[in-house]
Order: sequence, then structure tokens, then C-alpha cells
Amino acid sequence: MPDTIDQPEITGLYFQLFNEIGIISQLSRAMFEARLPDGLLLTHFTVINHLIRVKDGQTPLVLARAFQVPKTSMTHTLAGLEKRGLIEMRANPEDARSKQVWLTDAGRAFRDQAISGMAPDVHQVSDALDPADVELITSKLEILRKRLDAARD
Amino acid sequence: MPDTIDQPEITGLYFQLFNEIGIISQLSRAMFEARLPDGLLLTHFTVINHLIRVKDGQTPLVLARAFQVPKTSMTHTLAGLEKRGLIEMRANPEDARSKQVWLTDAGRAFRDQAISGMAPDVHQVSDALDPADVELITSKLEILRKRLDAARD
DNA sequence: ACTATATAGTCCGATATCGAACTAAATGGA
DNA sequence: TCCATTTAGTTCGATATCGGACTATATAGT
Repeated sequence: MPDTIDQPEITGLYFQLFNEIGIISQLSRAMFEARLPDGLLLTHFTVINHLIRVKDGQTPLVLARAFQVPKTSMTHTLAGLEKRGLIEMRANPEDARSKQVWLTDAGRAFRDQAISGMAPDVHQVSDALDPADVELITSKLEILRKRLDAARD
Repeated sequence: MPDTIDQPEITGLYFQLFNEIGIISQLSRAMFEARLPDGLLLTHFTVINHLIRVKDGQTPLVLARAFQVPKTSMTHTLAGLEKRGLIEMRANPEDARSKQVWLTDAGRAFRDQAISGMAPDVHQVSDALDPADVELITSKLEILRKRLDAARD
């Protein structure tokens, strides 16, 4: 039966893919964090970067959902960013339960600095895949990511 | 100049790729961990799985290097596995400083159980990419992973 | 309007991660 | 052989992560 799907084998393929993804995640995280100042982690950079790329003024809960982390983790991350003056927490005029996260000038400067610091690392490994491959893989992974996200129920 | 490489843009492409990888790593980890019993994390499963796929009897340090984690983290993970009777730590007859990590029957059973539990989740998202895509992406990511690994100096 | 339920955020406690320092054993060079 | 250096593993302390419980506010149903 040539058209029967060998499901267990597909499962194995996906396992390998997730494994590879997990290792790269770990390695790239370590690489980037080595470039960040003192107590700042990749989470901090990622939040700042998101606030610039998308928009600031979002609520902590929206950010937690965007990054797929529990809201308690986001509270912690935002506290760190606020303590360092990279963001400002303001009351949400539309909902007294809620807050808004705004970037400060220092936050914007930090992002530019961080990217400058990380760029050489990226450049160092950029010969591994050509741009077309990177784009291709990214687009395929985006599909997978959305599928995983949808499967969370 | 059409053949000049736009380096900053490549950096941006890689940033996106790493971002996608980070999110998938997080989502898939959460998905898998939800299927593991009580206090066991993906790390535990991954170590057991590795001991079966490659071989057991390896030293903690070799395992730490295989997973790119600090040896202190591996000590912690192995302690958890031993406490649950899934592995056995023995003295290394070839080096008195060192130890060997051996699977127990319970450890092997645990791995089979865990895979059975996870398979439906993988199956649920396996329509996101066809097997050829999964294989293609995995092989490309493997190249990137090795490049990152080499860049650690 | 009133009450039940849902939602936003924080606090707390448990555990994971990981760097630094330490101990014990192996290795290498004189 | 002896000593300096390297290596394997653990312990300890600091911090990140995250589930559960809590407070305050909003929303929905009657």
C-alpha cells in the first residue's frame, strides 16, 4: 500500500526537528545574552524590540500572550526593565485593572546598542545558510509556529 | 551594484529566524512537558532518550556537552532522574573522578511511555509541514546548529 | 441595580538554571 | 618522582520561571 502514510516515521521526523530547534534556541540565546549588559537577559531585549517593532503602550497581558509566557513571568521581566529605566509603566486610562508599557529614550537607545552588539555574532554564522535558505526556513517555521499556537486550545 | 551583499538585511533575516526558533522551542517544550508525569521536565526525557538512541554508560560531562548545558545543570537533572530510579550512577572504572550514567528498566519503560504520550501531539500538528519539508528544514538547521556550535570557541 | 463570573496584575513559594568556588583525581613537564 | 596544571563532579548562592492564590476592577445575566 504505497499511499499509506507511515505516521510513526513522521513523528520521528518532527521529533528530530524539535530537537534541532531546541538546541539552536539554546545556543543562540547564549550567544546573544553574552552581548547584553550586566543583568539583562534575552527576554528583556526581546520585549524592548517588540515594543519598537510593533508598538509600545501595550498591556503586560498582551505582551505575555505575544511571547507565550505566563503573566507572572512577564511581570518579573517588566519589573527588571522598569528598574533599569528602559520602560515606563503607566495606568491604562481605559481599564483601571490594567497598565500600559511605554518605552523610554533609554529603552530605545538600549535596543540600538544591543543590535549593534549582536550583529557581529550573526554575521559570524551567516555563512551557514544563504539568505534564500534563511527566508525559506523562516517562512516554513512560521507555519509550524502558528500551527502549534493554534493547537494550544 | 547588484552583486553587493546587503549585510544588515541578512542580519535581520537571521534575527527573524532565531526569533521563530525561540518561539517554537518554547511552544513545543510546553506541549511535550504537559505529557510528562509530575515533576519531570523535557530535560529529563531528552537525556533518557539520548541514552537510548546513542548509548548509556556515558559520563555526566559528556552528556552536558551533548546538550550544551553547564555541568552543574546536568548534575541537577541526573539527580532528579536517579531519585526517580530512571537511571543509575556508577563509578567509572577508568577514571576515579568520573561516573557513568546507566539506564534502568524503569528508565527504558519511561521513555516508551513518554513517546506514546507525545505522539498524538506531534500528530496533531503534523499537517503543518509535509515530511519532505520537515526533512529539508531539519537538515538545514543542522548546518546552522553546527555552525553555532563551532562559533562558541 | 445586583450579583456572579471573568479578567489584569501582583505576591508567594517551589523549583530550574547556572556561575563561582571547591575537592579529588589525572596528566604533563622538569 | 614531584609538582603544577587540568579535568570531573558537587555544593552553594543568586536569579529566572512559573503555578496557585489573592486583590481590584470590569462584564454579563437577571
